[in-house]
Amino acid sequence: MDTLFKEKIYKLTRRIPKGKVATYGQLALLAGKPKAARAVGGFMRTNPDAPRTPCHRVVAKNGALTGYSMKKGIITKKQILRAEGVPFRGERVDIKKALWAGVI
DNA sequence: CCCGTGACATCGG
DNA sequence: TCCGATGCCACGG
Repeated sequence: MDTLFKEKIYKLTRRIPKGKVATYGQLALLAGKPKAARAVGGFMRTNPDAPRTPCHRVVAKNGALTGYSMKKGIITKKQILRAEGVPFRGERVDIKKALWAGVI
């Protein structure tokens, strides 16, 4: 069911270890819908699980920090990730090194 | 039930 | 590297 899909996304997001990040597409893939990356972003946006789900550890595949409440929130998101030890390359996350291994 | 929207991903220039 | 266009999906009104 799609509801399950949504729930998987939240669960996966919670499993992302500190200092690492996952991409929307990756979460969608792990949840069983490789092409639902867009929908994943939608879940974070409506995100009823705000405190439980570290959506700040979810970034675009190219490492760009998108969303997080508002455009202003991007700044906060960046600060948090940097504080967690996520390598940055300019305004984007060094996805190459910070990408979560996935299922452990 | 149909339509519009959006925190994505990918390709081409 | 940056910009624009296209495809995919689930949600809410």
